[in-house]
Amino acid sequence: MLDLKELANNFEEISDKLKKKNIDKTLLNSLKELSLKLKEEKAVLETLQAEQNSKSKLFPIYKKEGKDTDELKKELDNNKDKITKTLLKTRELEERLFEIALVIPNIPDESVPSGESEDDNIEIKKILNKPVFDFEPKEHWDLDKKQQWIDFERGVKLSKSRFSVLKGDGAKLERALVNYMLDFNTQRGFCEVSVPFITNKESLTATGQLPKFEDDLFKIEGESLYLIPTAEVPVTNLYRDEILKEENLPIKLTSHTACFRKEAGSAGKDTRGMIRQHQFGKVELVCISKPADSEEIFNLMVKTASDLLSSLNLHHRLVLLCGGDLGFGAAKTVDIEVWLPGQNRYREISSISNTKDFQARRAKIRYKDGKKNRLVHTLNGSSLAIGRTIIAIMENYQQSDGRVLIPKALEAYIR
RNA sequence: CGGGAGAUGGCAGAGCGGUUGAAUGCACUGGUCUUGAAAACCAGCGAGGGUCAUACCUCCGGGAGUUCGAAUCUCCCUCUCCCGGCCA
Repeated sequence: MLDLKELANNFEEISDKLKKKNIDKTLLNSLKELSLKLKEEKAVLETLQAEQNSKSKLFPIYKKEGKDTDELKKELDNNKDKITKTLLKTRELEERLFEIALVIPNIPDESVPSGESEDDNIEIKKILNKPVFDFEPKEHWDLDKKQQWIDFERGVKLSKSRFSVLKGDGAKLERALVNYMLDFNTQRGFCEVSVPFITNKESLTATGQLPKFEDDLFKIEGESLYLIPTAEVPVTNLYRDEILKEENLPIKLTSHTACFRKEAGSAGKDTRGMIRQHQFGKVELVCISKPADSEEIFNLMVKTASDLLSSLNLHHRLVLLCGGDLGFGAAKTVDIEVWLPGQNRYREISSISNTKDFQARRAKIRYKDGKKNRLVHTLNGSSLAIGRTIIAIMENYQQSDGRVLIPKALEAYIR
């Protein structure tokens, strides 16, 4: 959520910055007007409440003195009506205010390039080299005809399209990757946590998936619970409504979860293969830091995910997202795209974001800075999406006879 | 899913419908004492809003109500704990 005080004070600056995200200035303006109006109305309300409070305290005094309280009571009854009316007004304003405030995205960081779509993203650097093949490399679904790791048909039978089943060495590879990634991250100082795959509305609102993106979530019928679209939701919400000790920051966590997405807006996209599924495994990094440290932590997270790919000897590149391609809560995002020789293109395998205080304000995650409570910065990033890593291994480690080798780093993890 | 108990500040735990945002203990912070530490003693110590700073307002699981006045009374919901059933 935006800092409404900031919005009122630096309206032009903030609305300029939000142009990168195509936010209507009139919407921002109504938000500003509402917050000012609410402040005004609240002042009226509080004056009335103060009067009610102080005069109510006269009752025991009057009684002790044997004075008549009828006049006082009449006055206060009257005042109470006013309070009720004003209270209703402020509540209505508040409701309208939050309705808007909760669907306005984060302000892009200074370093974010302007642009409309992924075509305007900026490649930061390439890491390692593309593998060289003396034959035509195949895509993962072709390779799977020999490997028989992925059972697409039966996944559909069990659930629906965009579900699949891993079996044999495919299933083992998935398990090996999870362990390998968690171990890798633990060695880099991230603490492993295991969290619920179902969270409530409050949690999803705090991290920004709700109210705006309800259509992308699987909801549990009859409950206000949802399947998580990413571990970012439960792991960040671990600290919702908490005031952290300064000396415990930064908090660095890693977690493996299944992720569930309806993929509502991507009909027809990536329908072939295992690139885009309703359920996929992911090992996530989540950090909570003091504002001054978040840029450094961000770079550390990018480095961790990139090194992980390098340790599997997979060529990839880092891409800085432009304003138009930035997610709802992110102030800054670096995507890591792995090279897929079969598809002959780079595909996103990790996305690392600094949301700064955007989620922290919604989630009320603060830390004690001396005497004052200040909002923390929250960051999240994948390291990595498991399914896409399997695809990357298949396509990059394929042999001319259609077999797929296992990366050296994983040998100890597959038995 | 059935029966019972409960929900108060970081934790523990008081709290007759009226100067109670809340006793007390622990923890924590500052000070005195000490070569230093411990102990002892003194002081401070919930959150959000508001203000230059005060005032002031809101919050005792959440919501609705009674009242001039609610942490305290009524109703609904949620959650937790204990007993039983079911079950990884």
